[in-house]
Amino acid sequence: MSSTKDKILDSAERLFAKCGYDGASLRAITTEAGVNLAAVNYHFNSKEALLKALFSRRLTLLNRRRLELLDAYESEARHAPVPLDRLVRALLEPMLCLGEDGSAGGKAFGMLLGRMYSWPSGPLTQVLIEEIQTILGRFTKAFRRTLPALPDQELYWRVFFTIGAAAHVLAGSQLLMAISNNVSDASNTDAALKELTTFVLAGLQAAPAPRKTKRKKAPKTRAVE
Amino acid sequence: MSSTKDKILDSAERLFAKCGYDGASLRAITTEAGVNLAAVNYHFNSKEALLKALFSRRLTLLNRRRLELLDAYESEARHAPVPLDRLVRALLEPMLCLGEDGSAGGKAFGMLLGRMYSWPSGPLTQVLIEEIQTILGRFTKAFRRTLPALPDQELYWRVFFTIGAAAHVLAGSQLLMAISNNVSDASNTDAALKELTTFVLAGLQAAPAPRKTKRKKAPKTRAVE
DNA sequence: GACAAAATCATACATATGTTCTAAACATAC
DNA sequence: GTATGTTTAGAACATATGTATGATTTTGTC
Repeated sequence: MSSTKDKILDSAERLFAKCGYDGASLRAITTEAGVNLAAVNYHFNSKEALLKALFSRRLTLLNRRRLELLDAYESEARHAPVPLDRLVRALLEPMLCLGEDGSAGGKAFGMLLGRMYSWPSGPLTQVLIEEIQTILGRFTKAFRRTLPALPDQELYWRVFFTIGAAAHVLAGSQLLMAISNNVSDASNTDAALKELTTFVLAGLQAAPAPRKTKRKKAPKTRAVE
Repeated sequence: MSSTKDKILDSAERLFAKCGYDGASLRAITTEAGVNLAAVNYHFNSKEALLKALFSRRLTLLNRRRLELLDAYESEARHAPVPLDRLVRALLEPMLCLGEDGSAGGKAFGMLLGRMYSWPSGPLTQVLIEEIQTILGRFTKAFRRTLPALPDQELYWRVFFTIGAAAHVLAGSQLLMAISNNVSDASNTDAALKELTTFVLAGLQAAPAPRKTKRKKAPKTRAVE
C-alpha cells in the first residue's frame, strides 16, 4: 500500500505526461489518485513544487544510473578511451529504459521528460539544466577522449542532437506510426534503443563539418504567395 | 496595417510558443494583439480552432517549400537517385529556416512547432499527422531510391530521429547552452543546419543495425534503493 | 486510555478561463 | 441618405482553477 504522497506523485506523472502541466488540474490528479484535493498542498506546497519534486525523484536516479554505467565502462576499458558505443549506451539506455523493470522510473515519466525538454521557459528549465550539469562534465570528458579529432563545438551540437532524438522517442509522439504506416512503434524500447544507437553512433563519428565553406544556397524556387 | 485576424494569429503564435497552449490565455493573446477579446471567437470559433488555423497557415507553406526543393533536386538529378544530402536539405532546411527572411514563418512558429511534435494528445496531433502525410510519400520514395540497402523499418526510424533532432533544435531549449557552457547557440540557424546535416547524413548512411543479435545486457550495477 | 502530532477531509475563496450576448461602429451598395 | 452585411466593443456567464482554512480523523507514544 503506497502512501498518499506517492499516489499523488504517480498520478501527477501520468496526467502531466498526458495533458501537460497546465492541462492537468490538481483536481484531476487528486481524483485519479483517490486522495483529497488539499493533500497536494499539504505534502508539497504548490502545484509547481509538485512538478519539481516529481522530477527530482526520477532524475536523480536516472543520472546516477548513467554515471554507474559510465564507471563500469571506464574500468572495463582500463585507462584507454571508452568505446563510443559504450558511451552512447551509458547516456541513452537509462533514458530509454525508463519504465522498465527495476529502472526506477515510470513509463509516464519518460514521456513527460521527453516533452519537458522542449519546454523552453517552464518552471522546470532550471531543474533540468542542473541535473544535466551533474553528468555532463564526466560525459564530455569521456567523449573528448574517445573522439579526439572532433572540435568541442561540434561535440556539443552532436550530444544535443542525440538527446533531442532520444527525447523525441520518449515523448512517444504518434509521428513514427504515421511515418511508418503503423508498422513501427516508438514504445518498443528494445527496437528504439537499437535503432537510435546505430543512428547516433554514426552521427557522432561523422567527419567534422567543413569549416570555412559558406553554406550553398538552396535553389531559389518560385516565391510563394 | 495588418488585419485583426492576422494580429491575433501573430500574437497567438508568440504566446503559444512561449507559454504553451493551455498556458496562453485568450485574454493575454488579445491584449498583446491590441484587439478585443471577443474577436477571437468571432474570426475563429474557439481557442482550439485558432491553434489549428495558425498551424495550417504555416505548415502548408512549409511543406510546399519542401516539395519544391525536392522537385528541384530531382530534376537536377535527372532520373538518377537524388543525393542524400539533397534529400536531407529538402527535408530540414525549410524547417530550420522558419523565421528567416522570406520563408513565410515566424520565429515563434518554429519554436511552437518543435514543441508540438512532442505533444502526444493535443488537438494538433491530427493536423500534424495529416500535414506530414502530404510530403511523406514523396520523401520516403526518394529515400528508398537513394538508400536501397536500408530496410524500410530502419528508414522510418531514422527519418523519425532526424525530425526529432530538428524539432529539438527548433524548440530552442536552453539545453544546448547548458551543454556547451553558453558558447553554442541553437538560434544560430546556419550553424544548426550545418551541424545537423552532418550529423543526420552520417546517421542515415549507417550500416543497418545487426538483425538477430540479442541486445547485450548492460552490466548490472548495484541496484539503487 | 490520554495526549499530541500528523494526516485527511469538506468546504470556501478569490481569481482566471473560454465562451456568449447585445449593442455600437464601420463599410459598401443602391 | 438609407439599408445591409460585416466587424468591433464591452459586459456578462458559467465554470474551472490553485490555494487556504478549520474541523475531523488517524497515528504514534507515554
